[in-house]
Amino acid sequence: MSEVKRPKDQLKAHIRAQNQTLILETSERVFARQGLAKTTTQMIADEAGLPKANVHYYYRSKKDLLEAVLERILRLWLDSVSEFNVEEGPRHNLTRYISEKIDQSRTNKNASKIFAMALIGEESFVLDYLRSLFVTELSREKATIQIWVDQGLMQPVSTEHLFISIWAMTQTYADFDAQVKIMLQKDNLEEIDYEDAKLFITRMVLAGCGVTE
Amino acid sequence: MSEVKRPKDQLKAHIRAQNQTLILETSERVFARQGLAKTTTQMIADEAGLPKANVHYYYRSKKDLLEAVLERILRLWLDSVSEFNVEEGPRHNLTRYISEKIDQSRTNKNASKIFAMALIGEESFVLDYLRSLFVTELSREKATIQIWVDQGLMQPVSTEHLFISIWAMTQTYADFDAQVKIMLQKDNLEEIDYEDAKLFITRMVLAGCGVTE
DNA sequence: GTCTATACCTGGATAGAC
DNA sequence: GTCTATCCAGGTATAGAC
Repeated sequence: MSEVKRPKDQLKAHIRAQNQTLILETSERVFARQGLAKTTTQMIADEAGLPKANVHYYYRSKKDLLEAVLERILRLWLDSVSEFNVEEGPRHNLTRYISEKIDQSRTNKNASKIFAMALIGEESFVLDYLRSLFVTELSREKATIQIWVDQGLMQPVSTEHLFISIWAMTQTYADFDAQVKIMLQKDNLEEIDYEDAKLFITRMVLAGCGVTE
Repeated sequence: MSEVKRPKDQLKAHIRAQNQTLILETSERVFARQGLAKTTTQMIADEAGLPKANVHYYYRSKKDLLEAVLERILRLWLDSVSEFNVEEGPRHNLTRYISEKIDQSRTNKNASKIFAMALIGEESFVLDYLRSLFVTELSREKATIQIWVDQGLMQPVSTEHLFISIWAMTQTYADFDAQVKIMLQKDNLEEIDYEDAKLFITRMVLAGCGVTE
């Protein structure tokens, strides 16, 4: 009722925020490790050092919790990749975009896997999110690429298939890292492997798009 | 005990083979649709028109059943893609390889999804299979590509990253078809979409590898 | 080889004391 | 806000009649 928060309310709000963050971060790890369906609220509670009922206090159902985790991931996802900057031209932009996507795969492997699992399982929450996102985002990228094509800086390409390919190639190093490790015959992926991936993918994309500048 | 099968044994063997096939084909659909963990033996039994106990009679546990499904998929997987033919050169071989992989994604979408789900979940069965496969397969492809490089038909590339990229790009049209549909703003992927994908991916790969012939 | 009935267990979710 | 105890649904797997 009161407009001004009293100390007690602030304390409560603090505890709430702290616990929610703990639960979300723990969930992200467990979901990524165990898979969405195999994960139990008990596992999350144990790993967070909380009783199970406590988890259900903050997130009524497992579905609610998963959606909160997904929302957190998707927001972070967007913030960590730069938008295209027309003036800098295709070479610079595409190179940076690929580099940032690979870095994202590396530093947020769990997030990437959860996203992939939700997508393959066609979780409506994620599909709705993508639908609302793509209409705005993609049309802008499309316009930018058209400008570069008109300027003769690159050849005309299908923006849709270009992005589908870039996402597929960069995310595979996070989502299917088990396969990548087997291919490279390594127990763990290192800095050099990610750099090799960047170089290879960038080379293919730039050559495939006929980027001149 | 007897070396020669009697009619009754043959009949039994027939029934067994027929039921196993029915169960495996049904499982493939259900696993792909519901996800590995969410799928219950009850669902499979219902969709196959069999009592649940019957499913457990042929496949003692759900794990056994999943492994049988995976084995079936992986065998089919290998058979449907041609090996490289040195004499025909890189352009022809890579173009065909990509085309066949896309066709595979299209005609065996369920198989591809199950494989992807097992891989992302790091199912040891699949990892072991890949490990034993890659050592033999990849080294041969690597040798072939080296020959083409020596002949000046293409530039030197990392065979590992090349295959990782091709697999990622082609499989994404099966595994993450929900995302692709949103991107292309279509309710269903058609012939033309797969052909566009083939053209785009082939163009990138050939250009990226500097294929001349 | 088939199928009903059931044992046994695990998981999600909540009531209610603190 | 915390946590113990518990309910109940649904899952795997099998025993045993046919």
